Amino acid sequence: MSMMAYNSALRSGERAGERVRADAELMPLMRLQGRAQFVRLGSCCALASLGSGFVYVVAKGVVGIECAVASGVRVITALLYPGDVVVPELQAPLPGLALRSQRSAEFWKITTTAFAEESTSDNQLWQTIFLRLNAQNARQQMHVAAMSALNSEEKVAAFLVESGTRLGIPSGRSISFELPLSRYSIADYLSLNADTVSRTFSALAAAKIIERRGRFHISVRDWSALAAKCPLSEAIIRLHEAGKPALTR
Amino acid sequence: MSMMAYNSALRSGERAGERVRADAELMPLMRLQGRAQFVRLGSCCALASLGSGFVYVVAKGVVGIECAVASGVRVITALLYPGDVVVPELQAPLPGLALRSQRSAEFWKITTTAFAEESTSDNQLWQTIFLRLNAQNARQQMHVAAMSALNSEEKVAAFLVESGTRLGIPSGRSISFELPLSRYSIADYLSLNADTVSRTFSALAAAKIIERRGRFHISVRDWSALAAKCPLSEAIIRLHEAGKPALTR
DNA sequence: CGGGTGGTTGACGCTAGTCAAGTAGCGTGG
DNA sequence: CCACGCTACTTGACTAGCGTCAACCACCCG
Repeated sequence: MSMMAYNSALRSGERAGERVRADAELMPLMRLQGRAQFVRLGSCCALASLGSGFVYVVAKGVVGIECAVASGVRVITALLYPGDVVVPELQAPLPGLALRSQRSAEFWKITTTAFAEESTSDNQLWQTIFLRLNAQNARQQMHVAAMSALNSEEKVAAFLVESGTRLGIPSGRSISFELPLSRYSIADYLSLNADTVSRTFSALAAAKIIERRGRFHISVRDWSALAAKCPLSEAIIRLHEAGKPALTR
Repeated sequence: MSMMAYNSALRSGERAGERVRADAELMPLMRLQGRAQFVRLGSCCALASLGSGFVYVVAKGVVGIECAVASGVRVITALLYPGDVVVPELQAPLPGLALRSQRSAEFWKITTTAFAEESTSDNQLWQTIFLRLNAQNARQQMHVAAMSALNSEEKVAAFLVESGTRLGIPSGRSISFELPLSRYSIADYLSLNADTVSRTFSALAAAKIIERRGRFHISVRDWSALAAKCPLSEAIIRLHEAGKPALTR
């Protein structure tokens, strides 16, 4: 049943490129899918109060882990991509922890016991999960470095480099992709203000480095100029390119 | 041999309280110690170019993972405590990655192959390492939230709450401890300026919340007032109190 | 006891946040 | 299918918090 749901989800995928990638990412985790409940999040939906006793695997889309530090102050501490594993019990005890996707996303929701059964019986799967968690750790580390050392323009460039590396599709001389987050969410992810993010986008557009069509569509016209805007670009590209294919081989 | 070194290291520990704690933290990892090379870092020493092919376990002290984002810009992305495991291959590809301790610290350096042998043959050990890495992940997550949402005063309070929870020893009405980092390193950890950190310390001292004796010694005279300065205090205390004893049971 | 480094403190400037007004994309209903 | 309205986004003017720079101080070493 869940297999059917998964296949139909694949059929409804927006682009062939993305479809194949997500698929490859999930291959080593397929065992888990049979034990999973299928959860679909529409645009801008939150999966709050992550029931403990469950493990979540991202199947499709880009998902933010967010928390509410004070009233009105939201922080997106990390972005999750297909194949990422979330164990609520092992997260930091932050108030209002939730998973949220701006665009649509899909999860597998698995009971902790089923998860433990499958992973202990299959050493390969266990290895995959272990590497996955470490990759998420490395991304957190990168994000701390970016948030600490970069100014607003560099942060926005870092985000575009990350998104472009993950989601970008070459079209002509440009690299195009759909932004996985709204301006406000980008701001929460970069610890900036939405106004500042907007201003920086406008500046990049004025410099002919990016082009905007609609709210979510971005074309990077000059990738090397974008990468040059941020001292961590090289590291980010390595992290996000290496993070994906490492698991499919 | 390494056992003797370890025991003598324990004997030279500064305080009984810390000694016991560190010991308890390391118990589940004892198997690894027999295969380890013992590395001692003096004050303000760096362990750069972490040879790949090795795994490091923190045995004593507090250690920062630092990187150099641009020339002259150093970031400490995380603090490591006894029992924490560092696998250089699984870190983010950041330039100039190194481990540094301000005060003295000790490591076990283990070849990856020996580490794999021990951990695959002992399920208990493997579980411990898995939980350890997850705890480090949760701390990174907390740190992202803190760096994103807090202002300078709140950040410094967060740091003192973290250090106090980890290292603090009640003495009379106060809680005293040695700061594990210099002002400059605290600044790099909190993504602040050393001047700003110093100013904030002075403000807390003027408000009679803390008392300073020497450069590294801190007494928190009013713990609840300190905790009230930062909206994440409760979460930080839970994270750092829970992170430790969970492994000793 | 003196030099040096690390820490403290003040004055000033810049970056990014705040507030407010205006615009445009996108979904809804006619 | 088009018009309308809501909300997200954009953009400008202003402000505040933190970084920068410079001078001074104090701890710690020899």
